Amino acid sequence: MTDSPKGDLLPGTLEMLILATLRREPLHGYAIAQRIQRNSDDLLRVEEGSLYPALQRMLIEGWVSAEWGMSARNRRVRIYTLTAAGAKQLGRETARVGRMIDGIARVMRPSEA
Amino acid sequence: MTDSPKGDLLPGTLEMLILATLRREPLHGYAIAQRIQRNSDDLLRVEEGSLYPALQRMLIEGWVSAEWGMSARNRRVRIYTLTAAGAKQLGRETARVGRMIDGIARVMRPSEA
DNA sequence: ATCTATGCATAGACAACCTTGGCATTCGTA
DNA sequence: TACGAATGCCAAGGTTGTCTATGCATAGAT
Repeated sequence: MTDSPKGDLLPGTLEMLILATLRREPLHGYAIAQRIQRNSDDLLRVEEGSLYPALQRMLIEGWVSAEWGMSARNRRVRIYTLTAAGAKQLGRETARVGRMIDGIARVMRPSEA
Repeated sequence: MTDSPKGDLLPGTLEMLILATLRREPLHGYAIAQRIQRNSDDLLRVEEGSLYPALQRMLIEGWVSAEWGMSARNRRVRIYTLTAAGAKQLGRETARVGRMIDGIARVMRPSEA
């Protein structure tokens, strides 16, 4: 992957991004990372060493389920599906992060401070 | 302080918020935390155990300078001032966080995913 | 044959935040 | 005059979450 545009994430937003990415359709891990990178227009990038541990945590929490399958490229893949609990969690996290970003915006605007 | 509305921050944004808060005028630590909480309409809250270590780091980096003084309530306080390097850093951080929030928004919007 | 992309996953390092606790002073109030 | 609440600074330790580095394996292209 040579180099890449470089762009980590804001800690505390990864699981929300994964859940949001799984809203439309189940995806395997590798594809999730690519979607996030592509959908963010290369602004965000998810490292595999962050992605898979996050998926493990979310499996344990019951926010996603997983099953083995085959990718379009004929490779063995683990496909993750958003659960009802995961959808609920997505709502909570979206609200939480939204509040924080709202708060950040208020502190940052020049009229304040 | 009884209870409080509860609301931590998005990790990776604290120093930016402090720098932004010092744009207008020098402030002492305790006042910085209160400003952020008040200016964010109680959406954000800075714990003292996060604030002071952050100020130490920023002193070392040269983004703020500090001197002892007296508060309006006649108390011994350490007053922090934004340096030129700090202003530059504020610009960089603002851009970085802005990009990430932009990226998050793109991933989260229903048309994507 | 070898390289690149695809794909899953773990271990360890590291940064940054929070919790807890400690210390000291001022001011209001009972 | 004693006491609590608010103001103020700071350190130690734990937790969490990310990244880096590494390992393994296979498909497809050159």
